[in-house]
Amino acid sequence: MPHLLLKDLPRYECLLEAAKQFPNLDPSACEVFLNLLRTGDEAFRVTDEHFQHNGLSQGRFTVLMLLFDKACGQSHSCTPAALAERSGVTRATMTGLIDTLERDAMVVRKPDPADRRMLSVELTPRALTFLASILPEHFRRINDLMSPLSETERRTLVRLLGKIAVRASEAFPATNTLVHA
Amino acid sequence: MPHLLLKDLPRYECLLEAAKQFPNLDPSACEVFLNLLRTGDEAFRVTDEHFQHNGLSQGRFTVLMLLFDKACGQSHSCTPAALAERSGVTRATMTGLIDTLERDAMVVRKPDPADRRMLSVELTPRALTFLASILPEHFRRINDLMSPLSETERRTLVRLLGKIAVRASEAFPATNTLVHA
DNA sequence: GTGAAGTGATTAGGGTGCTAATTATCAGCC
DNA sequence: GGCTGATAATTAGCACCCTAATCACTTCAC
Repeated sequence: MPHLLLKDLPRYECLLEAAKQFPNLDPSACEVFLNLLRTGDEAFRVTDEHFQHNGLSQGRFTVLMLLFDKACGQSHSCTPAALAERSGVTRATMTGLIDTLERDAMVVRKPDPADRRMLSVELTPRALTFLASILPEHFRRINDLMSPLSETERRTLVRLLGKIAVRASEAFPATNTLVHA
Repeated sequence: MPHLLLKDLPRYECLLEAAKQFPNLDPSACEVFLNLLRTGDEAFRVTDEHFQHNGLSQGRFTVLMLLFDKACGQSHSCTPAALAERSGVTRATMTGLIDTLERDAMVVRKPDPADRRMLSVELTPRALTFLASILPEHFRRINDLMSPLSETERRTLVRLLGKIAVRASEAFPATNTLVHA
C-alpha cells in the first residue's frame, strides 16, 4: 500500500518549464522531494511485498517488533496505548491491529490485575516462531537494497536525510502528537 | 496517512545489539533503510497536511496534476485506465478517486464517441482555479523543507536515492505492472 | 462516600488502497 | 450473422488509517 505517486517522475526540463508558470517552484527542491517520496515508496514496497506474502502488513509488523523488543528486554507488559504511542498511530487504529493479530493467534490480550481499564498485550509462542522465520529474509532484502551504496555513501545519505527530517519537525511539527497535560 | 513506522528510530547501538541475534542484519543498511522510510514519511506529511486542509489527498492531488498537465499540453483526453497506469494505482482505485472528485465538481466524465466502453476525464474550471490557489503554498512547503540543503547536497542526495531506486526496480521489480501482451 | 474529571479501550463512520468478480462493449473468425 | 476472447469501467468485499463519540474504570475533591 504505497503512497500514490507518479510512476514516472517528470524530467528536470519539465520542472524548469513548470517553473516559468509558478514562480514559487524551485526545480532542484522539487526534484529532491519527488525522488525522496519515490525512493521511500520503493523501499517500502520491497519489504512490504515480503510481508504480504506472509500475511503481514507494515502496521502488523511494527506492532510485532515492538512486542518482540519487549519480550527480549526486561519489561513484559505493553498496553495498547503504549504501542500506539510508539508506532505513531491512534489508539483506535491500534485496537483494530490488535484485533486482527489476536484473531490470527499472534498476540493475546490480558487484563491488568491492578487497573481494570488497562490491558497487557503479549506475543504468543506462535508469533515468536513466525518472526524468526521471516526476519532473515527481511534483513536480506534491506541489505540487497542498500548494496549499491558504500559505507561512506550510507553515512552521507543518513546525514542528508537527517537534515530534511529535522527541518520537517521544526518547520512543520506533527499535529497528531497527543498532549499529556 | 503515513506508513506506520516507529516514531523514534532505534539507536545505532541497538542495531548493533540486534545484529548479534540476527547474523543477516547489517546495521548500516538498516540505518539507511529506517531513515529513508522515516524521512520519506515526514516529507509526505508536510505536503499532505496542506492537502488535507484543502480537502485533498495525495491521490486526488496526483490525479488533478496529471489532468492539469494534459490540459496545459496538447492532448485533452485522459481515460481512467491511463490515469491509473500513470499514477500507479489500480483501475478500481481510480474509479473511486474519480467518483469523489466528480462529486466535488473537480472533474467530469465524458463518454467517448468512438468507443462506448471508454470515458474521458476532464478538469472543471473550478479545479483550475482551485489548483492555482493551492500550488504556491505547496511549492513553498517543498522549498522550505529542502532549504537546509545546498545545491551540491541536493545533487548528491538525488544521486544516492537514485542508486537505491534503481536497485529496487532491478532486484525487486514491481509486480502490479499490468502486462500488455 | 459521592460526584466530577480524567484516562484506557472500544465502537461508529468515513476515506483510500487492494483483489476478484461483473457488466458492457469491441474485434476477429467461422 | 453469431460465437469467442479481449478490454474498459465498475462493483463487492476486505484491510488499515483517521476523527469523534462512547463505555468502563480510576482518582481526586468535597
